[in-house]
Amino acid sequence: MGEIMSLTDRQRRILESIIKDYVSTAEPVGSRAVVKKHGLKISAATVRNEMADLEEMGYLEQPHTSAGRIPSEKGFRFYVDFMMENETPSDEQMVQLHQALEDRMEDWSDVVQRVGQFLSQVTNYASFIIVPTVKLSQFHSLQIIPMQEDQAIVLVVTDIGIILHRRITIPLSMHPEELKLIGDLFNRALRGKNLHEIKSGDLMALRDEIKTRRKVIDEALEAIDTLLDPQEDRVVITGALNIIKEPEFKDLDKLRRVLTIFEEDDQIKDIVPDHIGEEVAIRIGQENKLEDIKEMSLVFAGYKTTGEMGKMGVIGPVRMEYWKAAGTVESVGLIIDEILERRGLK
Amino acid sequence: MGEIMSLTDRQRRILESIIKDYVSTAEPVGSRAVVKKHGLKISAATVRNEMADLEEMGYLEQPHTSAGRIPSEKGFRFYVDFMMENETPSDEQMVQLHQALEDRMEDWSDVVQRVGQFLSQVTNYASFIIVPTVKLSQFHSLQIIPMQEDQAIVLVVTDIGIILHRRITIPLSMHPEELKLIGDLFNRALRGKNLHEIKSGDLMALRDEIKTRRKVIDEALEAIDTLLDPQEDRVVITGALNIIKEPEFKDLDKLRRVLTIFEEDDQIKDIVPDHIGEEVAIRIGQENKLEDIKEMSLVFAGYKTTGEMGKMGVIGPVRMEYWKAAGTVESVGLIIDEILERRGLK
DNA sequence: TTTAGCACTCGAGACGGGAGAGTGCTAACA
DNA sequence: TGTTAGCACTCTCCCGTCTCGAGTGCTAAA
Repeated sequence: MGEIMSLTDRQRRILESIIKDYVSTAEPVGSRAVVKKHGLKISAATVRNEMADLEEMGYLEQPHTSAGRIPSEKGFRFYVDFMMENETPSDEQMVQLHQALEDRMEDWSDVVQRVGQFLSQVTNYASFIIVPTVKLSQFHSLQIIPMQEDQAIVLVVTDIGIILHRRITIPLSMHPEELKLIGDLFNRALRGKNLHEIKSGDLMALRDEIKTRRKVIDEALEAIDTLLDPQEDRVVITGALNIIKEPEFKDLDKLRRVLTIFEEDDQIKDIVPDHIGEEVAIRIGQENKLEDIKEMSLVFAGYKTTGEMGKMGVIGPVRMEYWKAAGTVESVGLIIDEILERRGLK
Repeated sequence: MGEIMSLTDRQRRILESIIKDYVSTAEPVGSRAVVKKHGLKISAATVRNEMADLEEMGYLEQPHTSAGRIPSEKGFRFYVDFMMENETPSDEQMVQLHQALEDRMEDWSDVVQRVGQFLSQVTNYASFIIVPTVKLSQFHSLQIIPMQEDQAIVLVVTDIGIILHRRITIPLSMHPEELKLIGDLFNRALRGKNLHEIKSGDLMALRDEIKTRRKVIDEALEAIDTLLDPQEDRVVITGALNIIKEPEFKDLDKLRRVLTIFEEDDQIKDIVPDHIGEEVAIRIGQENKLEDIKEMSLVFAGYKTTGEMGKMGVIGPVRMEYWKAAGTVESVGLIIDEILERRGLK
């Protein structure tokens, strides 16, 4: 890591200039362009020398002899680690997001949807949000609501207000009062238990304990059982089509390869590292483990909900506006925390 | 409509041959190809004459002088109307779908997801399903479930077992029994009412009628009110990326234009005609009203749920396997009916 | 150490010619 | 009269060649 010192101030400025230019134009940057755009008081020839040095050190690359230079992944990494300042969304954008969320606070999946849209619209890259299933919340109460004829609904409420429901069949003869009694039975037995504890043992115990009205109880038990089945984490992907704007994917095959990543939710789950913190992290190109996205970059962060860790971020080309992506992910992280806080889900 | 008779049997066979060939290869079809593939016992020269006639009548087009012919939209229309036989999915495919749905029957949004996947996977085009909001179902019952401290959940159950919920704040002092009383009050007042009726008048009447415990009732009323807010129809799009396989979209700009249709759910709603029946309908290219999809074709059908009409279908290039698309949409329609029937939602 | 000058390299795009596929037309044939 | 073989014609696609220009690396002077 002595590398930090190994770049002179001038070299850093040149590197930055090339990165900014290349990110916005997607074209190799020549020595003339560097002096022009970045009003340095040195000549093109000097820049050329520095650029040759930077290339030798691995921070720049040359697509072919007579082209300008483009930043290497190592160059981006250096910039991200030691030079970059996050660019947070504008105030208007933040206000807009807050407003969009204000009405819809109640519906969590709607919130996720909108946050995803925000991420992808502000950054112009594809965004993903992985919502973990609530495994560890507590059982709060259960109700059995009779419907027409032989139908009833089993409702399980968790302590944080999540509601799971499933319909069951009951004997035609059964009286609502009886259902209520059975519900109370469950409530007494299960209140305050962890949902996964319930799944593992208590249901069976309960079944043995109660001998009457076996059929309804069996059905209710089975309903609860399936309700507690480990569900897949939900993945919401937004703005996947943003990447077709990027010139690096003008090649249709490449484009197709990348887009198929977004078709399968599971792929996204595999792409993001398992154990992550709440601070923004960046994976550039080859740094990614999976072959499929070695030509893409990832900017992501975790967010804490009930026990589990959620993940969200953006996926874009290596030639990415990391500063904006990182700033946006950072801001969104704060907002998510705020929302969860307000709903008492932390 | 005298047109039906105006094509000789041989001309029809040639038209069909060209359509089949063109749909699978995306290349103009020459006279030689027609004789070869479709083992007719006539010579290429004869076919050429017939093709010239078919072109004059508008069923075929020639991209340029020295190329083969491709079917015009009128040609496709003729084929679809008077010659086509639907090709339903294979038995294995149907069995697979049934199995995939078997476990997940309970979760409607999961069912929709899987059906959409089926549509797009079998046809290899993009699929859409528009799920109407349930406006007209009846109020069944309401429960107020106390949570920790000053929180409670208002639960509205409709007669077809749809559950809407929302959290409200209650006075700390309030006793669960009291909540139950309030709940019963609502139940007596509202049971059997149409939800949109409730929205329009009964809530206000109820509010006046009850003078005690005003705050909770107000909150509950407001919760119900927002729950009954007209929600947007839900749109599920699957397999949008299928279209990047189609050679007609090798042009990036064209591709982008088409893909953006799928980004906005509202666009899809506008694309599909408002009043449709349960039988499969087809819109070919220019027949579509909206500019954006005049280079695409639509194969769709309606399905009846509670009162409202849902819509689903596939979107693909004009050069589409209409027979397969129509057969698949048809089969899926039957399956949806079956599911809704079984859930008592018809 | 920096800069100006200059020959060199390489890709992008224009140009042109040849091959091939498919046609329309004409004349012979059943 | 409908069908077929033959043939000249047309147009696209592909491939090689050429030129242009941007950008470089190197050398020599400041």
